[in-house]
Amino acid sequence: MHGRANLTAMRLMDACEHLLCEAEALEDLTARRIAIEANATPSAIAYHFGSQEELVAAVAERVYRRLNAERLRLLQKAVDRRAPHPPNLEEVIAALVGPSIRWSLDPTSSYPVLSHFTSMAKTHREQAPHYRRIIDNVEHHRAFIPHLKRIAPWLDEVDIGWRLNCALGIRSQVTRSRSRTEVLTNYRMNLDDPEIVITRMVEVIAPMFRRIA
Amino acid sequence: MHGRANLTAMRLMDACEHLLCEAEALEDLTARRIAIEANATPSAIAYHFGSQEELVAAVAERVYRRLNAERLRLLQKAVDRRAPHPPNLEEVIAALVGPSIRWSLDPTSSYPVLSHFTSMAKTHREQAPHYRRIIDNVEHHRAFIPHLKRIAPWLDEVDIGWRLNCALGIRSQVTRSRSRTEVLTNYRMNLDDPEIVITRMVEVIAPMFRRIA
DNA sequence: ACGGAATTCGAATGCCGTTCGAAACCGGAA
DNA sequence: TTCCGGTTTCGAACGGCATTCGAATTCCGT
Repeated sequence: MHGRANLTAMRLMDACEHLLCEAEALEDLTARRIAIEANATPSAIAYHFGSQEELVAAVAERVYRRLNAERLRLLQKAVDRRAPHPPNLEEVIAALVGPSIRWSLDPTSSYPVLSHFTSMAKTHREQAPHYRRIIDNVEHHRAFIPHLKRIAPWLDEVDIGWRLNCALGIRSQVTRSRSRTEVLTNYRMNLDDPEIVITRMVEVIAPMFRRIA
Repeated sequence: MHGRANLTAMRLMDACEHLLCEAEALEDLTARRIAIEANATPSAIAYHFGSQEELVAAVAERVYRRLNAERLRLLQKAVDRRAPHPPNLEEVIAALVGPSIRWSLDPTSSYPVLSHFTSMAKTHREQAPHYRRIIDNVEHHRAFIPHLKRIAPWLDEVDIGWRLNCALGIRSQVTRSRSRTEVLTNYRMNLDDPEIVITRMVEVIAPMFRRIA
């Protein structure tokens, strides 16, 4: 059947997700280890997913869907709270970057899957196009554009998208280059409390969308 | 001697740098290929550098040094132009992000070495601390802090460092997630002209350092 | 020209992802 | 119950990888 609804296929995905979360380095993730954790053999990976890389892609897509659902839920909440007026800028930004920040600081979350996955796209040539399709799936990001446009109507859509992209870059820097962030802020910012970090990020991102003086 | 001044050691570094620039994926970089390109054998890598990973680290450090020299040169130029007054904010930001942008768009530059190197830190467990020391070497970034503090004296050093870190995140997003940037801006921004991109980045980063209205 | 250190080499080792044919399993038809 | 086709699992390969190590070679001061 080569399907993914199979029981062992599910166990392989769970094992892969778990190992990706525990692993401090990508070299700790091997087909044999995944198979052992799932009570299966390496061949099962090839049978059900085609290759180890495709298994990882399937797992990453699953985690991405959870994160995006959370993001869009918060966006909707921000919109509903002020409807029919434009939503609050700070709340929209918090909806954009908040889930990533909270997940990255929650040791029980599957956020490591995503950060490992993006660096995997640079490692494997064959699956790179497929990987990039998942990483660059910005449909859920584009959902923010119309609402930001209502907040900052003096910016055109390109400007909005560009600022959105910059906000995502800041998000990545904070979630993925923690040690660099620590050093630059002289270890004097509390980077363990997600709400503090989100507030600090909003403080920096919001001015991008304000009318210039 | 196990030194790095050796001729073959130099040839190995050059070959490694060249392959890292050409390679579209990290799996294209193998010890055997490096050795062949340098007219040597894989064992030579172990002899001169200890391992392939350490060779890559040495190469990355060399490229980093070039980039940082360029950055600090531009910073100094910005400072000198306005001395004894504080330098121009836009010019300082351009000195910070400009070299990365120009290199990343210049096909003859060694910028791919750096982007590959950072994703390598996530792949290898053993060398991760050593890799991170190179990546997190922010001494050259800290050189920007006192000048930014003169420009925005109402921000304390933590605020400055935090905004510097955010600016670097935007830089990484633009240089390393080009396709995402393209999609979010509807392919309507010219991302091939470094000067246009730098102007757009300054436009977004500068407000972070302006006094809130 | 010699001798010891520095360097290069090539074979061997163990791990990796993947392939493939054979075995096992399963559910419906006889 | 017996049989049978398709589905799934398994284990033994295969080639490629980085690395190790002892032997061979080169280099250089004496």
